[in-house]
Formats: sequence, structure tokens, C-alpha cells
Amino acid sequence: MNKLNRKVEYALIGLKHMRAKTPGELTSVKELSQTYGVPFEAASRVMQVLAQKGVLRSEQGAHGGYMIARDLARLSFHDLTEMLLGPVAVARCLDEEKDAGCEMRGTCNIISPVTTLNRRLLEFYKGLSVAELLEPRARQTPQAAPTLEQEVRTEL
Amino acid sequence: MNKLNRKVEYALIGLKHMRAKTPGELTSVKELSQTYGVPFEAASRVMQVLAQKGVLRSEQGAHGGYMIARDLARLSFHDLTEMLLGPVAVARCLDEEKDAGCEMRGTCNIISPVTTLNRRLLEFYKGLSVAELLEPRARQTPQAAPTLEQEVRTEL
DNA sequence: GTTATATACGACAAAAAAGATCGTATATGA
DNA sequence: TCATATACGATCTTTTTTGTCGTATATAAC
Repeated sequence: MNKLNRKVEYALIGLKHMRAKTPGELTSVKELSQTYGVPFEAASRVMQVLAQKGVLRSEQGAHGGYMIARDLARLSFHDLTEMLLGPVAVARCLDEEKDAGCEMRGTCNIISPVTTLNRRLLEFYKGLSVAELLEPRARQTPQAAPTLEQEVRTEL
Repeated sequence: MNKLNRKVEYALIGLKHMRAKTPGELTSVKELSQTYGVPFEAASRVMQVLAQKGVLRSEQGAHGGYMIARDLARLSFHDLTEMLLGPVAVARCLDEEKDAGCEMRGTCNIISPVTTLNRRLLEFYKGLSVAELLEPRARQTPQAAPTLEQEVRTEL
């Protein structure tokens, strides 16, 4: 139920890899694929989406690749998953696009609980920045710079 | 990635249904199945697990059924999912039982982020009581009785 | 200009997970 | 003793996820 989606995994792998490089240095998908053993095509697709959404900047041609184009402290885990997987919906009936009409409309007694869970999960994901995930040292809140007090916390 | 497991759905449906009854009154799986259109066998299995874990009490024979046997305010969402699905693990490598040996051991660069995410998700689920989920009026913390201040909060 | 290397993207195939069902055993109230 | 309920192992089906193939396009290096 809680398993991390592969697309998100590949995104994290790529972002962590790029974060360690000097600003401006590019990373090709081939490099990621060879270093971490991730499938080229699948990872490629993920980086494309991230580039299209402005998280990465892509450079084509020989010696091309990707680089981080946005402050990851201001990118929430929610933003990331939404880009790659669409809206967070713990049940199909909460996803207007995919909802083919729930067969137990009218008799369902847990719409309220399910909605509550979805809302709480959304809040949780929105409050978790990708930067914090990649660098557990600092607990940062997306859309806000980390305070000194937060910077100091120890890892794990 | 975030879709609610059916087993958990059936559990919530059953628990919400039973919560509305007078103490001591039984609910048969047939009743649940007919009322909400959930598959009998699948729902039955869920109730059995819940009974085995002490959340429900089962009564066999004619006019038998299930009733709630435990304070749902002291049952966390984490407890519920663990009973039905096993330990929360956002990646296979975090689930000792199911881990068949990750092929990118040694090269993986996101074990730390994945572990962090798993820990945070666990905290989130542990801090969310089933009672709160079923009755959004009151925000209750599992393992602790709700305070008056918390009782007062309005729904949604 | 040509070539090597990279991204871009639609369509399809394979694998894995989730979900539903079947069959049978057991308990018990009417 | 029969109707109705839970208990539970095994298996089949469906859905979802994941990976692959083929082709087009962009561009730096030569």
C-alpha cells in the first residue's frame, strides 16, 4: 500500500546524484543508468518530465544532460509525486479523472474517512521537502527557508 | 502510489458500521456484504484477522457476527495497516521478510532518503487514530485520551 | 555537412501485485 | 439436525505497475 513508486525512486536517485555535482555540471541519463543500474528508458522518461516541469534543465546534443534548476528546499515531496504520478488520491473516487463512477455510490459509508485520510496525507507530503529527504541533517519546510535551529538537528 | 488497500477499506467500512450500533450488538459479514456491496469472502477474511488481533470479538453460530472489542481511539492507523498488510515499507529493501536482496546493493545512493521517508510516514500513521479517521470531529492521538480542546474542533 | 550522442514521446509487452473466489471445516442457536 | 455463522488454505483472475521497442528531433564535435 505504501510502496514507493519506481518513477519517484528514479527521480530521487537522479536528484541526489546531481546535487553532489558542481553547479552547471551536467548528468546524462546514461551516466545514471550505468552508475546505479536503473533502466535507461524508464529513468529517461522521468528526467524528461522533471525538465518539462522546471525542476531540471536539459541540454541536448553531444555532452548534453540534465542539471538541477530549482531550489529543492522549495520543492515538496507532494510536488514531486504529483508531477510524476498525478494527484494524490487514496481512492479512485477522489481522483476526478480516473473515477469511472464508484459502483457503491449511495451506500458507501466511508467517503468521509477516506477524504480525511487523503487530506492528512496531502498535508504530510506538502510539508516534506525533497531537500530534507535527500539531506536528513536539516529539517526544512517547503516554501520556507530553514531556520538555524532546524539546521542543527542530527541525522536519524 | 498512495492508493488505499482494499483490505483496509473493508476494515474501515466494517468498523464504521459497527461503531454506529449499540454496544453488544453483532454485525455479520453477510450484513456488511449486502449493505455495502463488498465481496463476502474478502471482507470475511479481514474481519477474521481483526478478531484474531483483538480489535473485534467474534461470535460463531446462527445470529453470530462481530463487534468492536477495543477502543478505536487507542488504535492507530499504523496498527490497523500492520495487522492487515504487514510492516510499512516504502521499499522492498526495508522489509526484511520480503527483501530478496536488492540488486543495486553497494551502488544505491538513496537508502538514506528512503529510510527517512519510511520513518516519517510511520510517525504519521502512528499519530493518526482510527477513531479520528472515522469521526473527523475529534482529533485524537492514539494511546492518549482526547482533550476537551481537541474534541471541540469542527469537521473538515 | 555528417556523425555521434543526447533528449522526446507514442505504443506495446512483460512482470508483479492486488483482489476475488472456491472448497471445506467448525461452531452453535433455533 | 438444520440453517447460519465464522475459520482458513489454495487458486484463479484482474488490475496495476514497470520495462522495452521504435522512431523522431536537437545539437555539439569533427
